[in-house]
Amino acid sequence: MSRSPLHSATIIDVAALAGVSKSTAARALANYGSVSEKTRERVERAAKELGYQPNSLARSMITGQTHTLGVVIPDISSHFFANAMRGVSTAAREAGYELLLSSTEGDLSLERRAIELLAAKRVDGIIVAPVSTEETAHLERLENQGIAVALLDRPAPQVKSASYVSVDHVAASSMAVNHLIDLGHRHIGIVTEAVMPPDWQESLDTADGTLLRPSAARLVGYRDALRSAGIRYRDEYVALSAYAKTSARAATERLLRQNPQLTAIYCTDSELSAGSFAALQDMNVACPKEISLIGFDDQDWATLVRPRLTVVEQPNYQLGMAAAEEALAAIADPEGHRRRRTLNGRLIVRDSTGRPRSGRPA
Amino acid sequence: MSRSPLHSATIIDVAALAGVSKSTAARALANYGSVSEKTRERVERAAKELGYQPNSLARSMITGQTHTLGVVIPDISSHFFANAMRGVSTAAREAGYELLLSSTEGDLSLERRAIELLAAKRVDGIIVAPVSTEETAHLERLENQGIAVALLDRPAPQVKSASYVSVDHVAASSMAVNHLIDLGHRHIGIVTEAVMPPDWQESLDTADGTLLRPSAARLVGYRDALRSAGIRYRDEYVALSAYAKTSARAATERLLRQNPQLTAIYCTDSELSAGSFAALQDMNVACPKEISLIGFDDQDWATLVRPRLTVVEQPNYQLGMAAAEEALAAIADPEGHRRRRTLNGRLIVRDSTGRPRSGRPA
DNA sequence: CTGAAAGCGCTTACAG
DNA sequence: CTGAAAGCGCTTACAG
Repeated sequence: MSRSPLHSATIIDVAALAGVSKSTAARALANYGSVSEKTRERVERAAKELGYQPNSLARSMITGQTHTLGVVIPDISSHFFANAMRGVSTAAREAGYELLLSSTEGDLSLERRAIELLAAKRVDGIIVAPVSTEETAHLERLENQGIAVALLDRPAPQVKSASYVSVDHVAASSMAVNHLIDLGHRHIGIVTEAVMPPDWQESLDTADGTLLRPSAARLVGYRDALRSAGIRYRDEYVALSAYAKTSARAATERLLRQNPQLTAIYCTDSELSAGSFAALQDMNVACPKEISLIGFDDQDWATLVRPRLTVVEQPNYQLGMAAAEEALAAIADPEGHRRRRTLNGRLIVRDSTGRPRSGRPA
Repeated sequence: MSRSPLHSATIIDVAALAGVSKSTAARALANYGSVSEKTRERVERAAKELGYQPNSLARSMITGQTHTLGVVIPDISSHFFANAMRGVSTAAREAGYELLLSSTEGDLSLERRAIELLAAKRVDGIIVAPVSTEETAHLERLENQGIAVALLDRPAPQVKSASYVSVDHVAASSMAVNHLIDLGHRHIGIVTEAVMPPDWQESLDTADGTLLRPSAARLVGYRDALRSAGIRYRDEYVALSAYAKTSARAATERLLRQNPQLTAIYCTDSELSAGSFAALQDMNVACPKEISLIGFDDQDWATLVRPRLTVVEQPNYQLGMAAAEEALAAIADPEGHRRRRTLNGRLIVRDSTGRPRSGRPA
């Protein structure tokens, strides 16, 4: 009770009160070395009386471990990352790790600063969904500092020692488009954030698609599916949109106006799906009668709207867990091989997709 | 280049390479005290060459500051907290603070453990949305440790020195119910997570409602509004629901079945709103014709569904920012008065509320 | 089982 | 402006 109000008790205070040396007090409190039962009890009583709270900074200084994982993501408020974070959080807690979180707003310089601060705080590992696939020097530097890196959702090929956890976006995307093709659709538009990677022609023929950023990989999956079905890929069916509902809405309206022959639309992202759905409503386009729609990510509203939305579901929570697991594995075994862990998306067919009408009124 | 791979360079290595004492190197690198321009340059060059990364643990040991805020919330994946976190994140970053995040799943013992670990990590302040209003001994203890506390969304009256940031739930709730009353509704049900606090009778007559947990405060606001309008409060119009869509759905169906005279329903939470909306759909109840519905929290889907949902909107992002600001203010001025900061909810009238029908078919 | 010494990587007075 | 010493609160060998 009534001790110095601001400066909390240290191990020395506890030792003094218990009448032992600080080494002994330390052993008793942190459970290492050997201490007699009596001494331990005495020390513990003293600690309780003083309201002793260990200082893990001091401990970390010596052990070189902070039991802390850094998490660097573009936007904590997004559905995907908020859910992934819960997975990260669960896995971390079970392993006895804390989380140091930075939300970077998709800003590369903020990401750099965040990484630097986390390194200064000596986190044991970092889970990052990098803003850029190429600009990753700040991440590569972590290797030399002995900080484990696990990439979440977005690849960074130059960070050699990092594990990478994501959905197989190419396959998930193809699955969605194949569903439309199976229904008989031949004119399928796509609303996406991505620009096609410059080397997409090759990408189509290799498995490298999995090393593209998700949005690009999804676009590749779209092309793959069309190609396999012998359907021509048309640039004019690709509507680029910024990552925002209003933008997706405008992009969708443009897409439909300029391509009256379209009978289906596939959205590569949850945010974009909401925008496209709103566009159909605004334009009074009957769904799925005139236009079939597939969204990405199974959100709350998918079953609340009419028609219920057919979506590609991603295992958000599991992705977060897996990323944390990989980071922890890399911490436990710094020399171990880093892994590429791919989870599967799942198509949930609801009411927003159906057979195409012969023709849609322009 | 080519240094010891795992052990990164310390200030001593830098000093040696630059040919100065470690005190001087430290001054040059951390920008305190005075160093000649020449020396500073030499030290900086050495630091760069060695890839020197400061160790902020060591610094924190001495300064007693970690420039870190702990954040303890029940569920990072919820719409409310995910958005609030973005506000916290922005405010913290602007002040040069990092965030140590714990998601506690609404489990009190996990919250206790999280608080203890944050204290051990010597965070400068903690933002917490406590699981319990009463069981807050672990939070009270933080005061003695000189850790600033800001409460987010949920009060904890016994934590005397803590600031508290939330929406005025009583007023927001009354506003929603008044809207229904103004439309002519007299039989208004409520779907809520809360049990009425034991002393609610008094609560109704005082401003203490603001010290209730949000769900209870919202229930009080509901009663207030009814009472002011001279409408009798009936226990059977209160449907208790667990915090889950399926539970809210079942609760809503029960409520409507057992009370055919109801013409309106008010939901006190975003999760519950989704469940209630789904229930109306399932039961084929025309909204707003047969039942008017008001939801809580303006989510994505509120404008995507039909009818568009009338809601009470909370400023989630701003609540997070305000909580961070309060924590930072308390750190800057430990003796300052703690504040109660109340933000306003806002009623957004859309299409799910209308005039009541004379009678609803049972 | 227990204690004294050294040290983690810095910052903080205090001399020169 | 610069350096040597002490110290933040612990843990880690090393003796006894």
